[in-house]
Amino acid sequence: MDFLQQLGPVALGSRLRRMSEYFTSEAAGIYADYGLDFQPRWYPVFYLVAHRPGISSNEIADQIGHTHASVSQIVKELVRNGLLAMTTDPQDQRRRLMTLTEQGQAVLPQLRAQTDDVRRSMQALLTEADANLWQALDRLEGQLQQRNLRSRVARVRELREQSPVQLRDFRPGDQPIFRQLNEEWISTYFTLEAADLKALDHPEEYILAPGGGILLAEVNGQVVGTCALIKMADGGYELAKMAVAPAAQGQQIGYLLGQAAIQRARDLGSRRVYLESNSKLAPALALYRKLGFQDLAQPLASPYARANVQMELRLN
Amino acid sequence: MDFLQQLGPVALGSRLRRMSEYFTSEAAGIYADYGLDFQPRWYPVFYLVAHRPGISSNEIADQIGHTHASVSQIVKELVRNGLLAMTTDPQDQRRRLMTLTEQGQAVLPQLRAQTDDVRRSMQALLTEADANLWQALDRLEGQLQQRNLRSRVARVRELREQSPVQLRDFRPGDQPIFRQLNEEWISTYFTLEAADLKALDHPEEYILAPGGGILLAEVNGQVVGTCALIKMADGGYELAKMAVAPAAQGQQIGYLLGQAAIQRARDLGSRRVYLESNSKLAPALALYRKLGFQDLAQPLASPYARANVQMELRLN
DNA sequence: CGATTTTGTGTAAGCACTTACACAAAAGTA
DNA sequence: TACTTTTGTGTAAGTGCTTACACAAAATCG
Repeated sequence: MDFLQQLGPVALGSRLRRMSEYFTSEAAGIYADYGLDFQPRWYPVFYLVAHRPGISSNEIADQIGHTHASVSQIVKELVRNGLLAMTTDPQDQRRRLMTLTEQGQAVLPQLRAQTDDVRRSMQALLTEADANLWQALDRLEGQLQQRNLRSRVARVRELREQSPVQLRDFRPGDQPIFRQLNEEWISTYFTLEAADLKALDHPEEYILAPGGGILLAEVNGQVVGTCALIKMADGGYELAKMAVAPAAQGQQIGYLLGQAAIQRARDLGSRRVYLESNSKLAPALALYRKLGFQDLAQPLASPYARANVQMELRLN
Repeated sequence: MDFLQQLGPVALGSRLRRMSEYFTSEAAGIYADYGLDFQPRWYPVFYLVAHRPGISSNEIADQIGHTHASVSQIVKELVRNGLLAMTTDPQDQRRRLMTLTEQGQAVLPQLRAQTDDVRRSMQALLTEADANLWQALDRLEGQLQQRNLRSRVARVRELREQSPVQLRDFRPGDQPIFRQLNEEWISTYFTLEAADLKALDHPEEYILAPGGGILLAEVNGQVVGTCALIKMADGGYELAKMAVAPAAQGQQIGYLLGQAAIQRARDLGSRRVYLESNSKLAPALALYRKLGFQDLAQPLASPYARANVQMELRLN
């Protein structure tokens, strides 16, 4: 379930559904406890008819927010169980008017007592949980009414696609540019080491195959930035090979790559992202801090001579 | 939908279900927008297999919180659509191991881009709505895990039933005690008026038939308190005929009756409860204030000579 | 080591709704 | 007045899960 914390609509939908099922089944149990031969789904219809005798099918559907088909089915069951009576409206032969039968009237006080107990419990529950679920749902519904999720996503997509900077995964053939961009900056400050060459010359073998990932940033179809996630022995990921072409700097490309990499690590089920850097690289360190990384107290062993700063970011 | 604000588990369950359906249908639309021939329900399974190739059916079910039956069905569809491949574990012939097909691998980057856009939208949505739905659900689940709704309701019921004071609806035959209790206090402070006699002698005709209600409080099977809701022309209710036997006073009976009456008014779909009283009756006025009633600025016409205080309570 | 229990998976049917379709009664229109 | 459209309701089938049942492979046990 962990990896679904991503808050996709599917995940949220699924969770709401399960919650809904929980309440439905609890409701059934509660009715049983009160010795009522009464289906939870009847409740809204029955209650509405009790309070507004002579109401029609369609009105009920409107009021309780179901479709008329649903109401039609529930009414059928209620009639079959002798709780509801249905008559045709003499003024309008299409309309069916509902009233409680005597048996229905007899059930009402019990239902009221039960409803009252349940209401109290629910109120206590929600107060206790300090979970203003009802209000949260209200707000969410309000927002969605103003603009639905689909068009919200469409807007986000448009923004992403209009952006001059496009992120994508490493594809076969990207190795030369991947190497070039990294070699460029490393050799500016340091000298290439053996560990560098292994990863830069054979990224698919040393980074992707063990379960890592490489993200590239493109501007006008030109790769101008790279960033890799290397799987670590403890299940975490190391953020490495972060490089942005000098000409493309100042466009937040490093930040975008970093964010995407962190999200990818989350997707891959990791709880932490680790990285190594050097105190000489002030702008890089500032970027890592902005991404949420914090200095690591106890240093780990590193294959890189230039690594004198270690940071990590804990996820969730 | 109004009258369902009562927060019964049915109402909440129903609402969660509708929300869930909304997200599911939006998700379907979003997939369509991205040109993906992909069912929303596949998402958790597909994504999990993408990140943990070689995972088995049961493990998937555990991880995503569905039943194995559900996973089995989804996997069947994914295989039929060429996105997933299934092999039998050579070590354990019962287990089916899942991997993405090439076609599945090809879909992955598109799915990733889409997921990312959706995630951003959802985050923005929830932030914007300031609706911490996810957290609210967490808390609620936590509370329910500690003690389920059913037993919570059982406890509330027990408390109610153990209480010496029992509330119930007016039944045929209650008229004499209803009249007696009211006559008792009225004649202590005032004199009975014509309007009193009508309602006290024929409560079913003047109170119940027009759509009102009468609640009685019993102690040891003895009716010791009364309270009525009288339907007003504007759709509101008047709280009236509130009487508690002198011997039974000091047990919060008036408060319990008042609360129950207010709740009943709410159930009946009213947005306000009105009442009339007299400034001489300090304890009664204090009770009404405790129940949430507020003095009415503009006086209404009243059939009662003794009415010199008018209050109302707005619901919701 | 055969018998029993457990585990992993699949299939069928159910649930509480929905959408899609059907059809007659009422309302609007020419 | 005959017509088309709209409205109110009912039925069938679909949805995305669930529970219930079935069955073979593996694990456990006397």
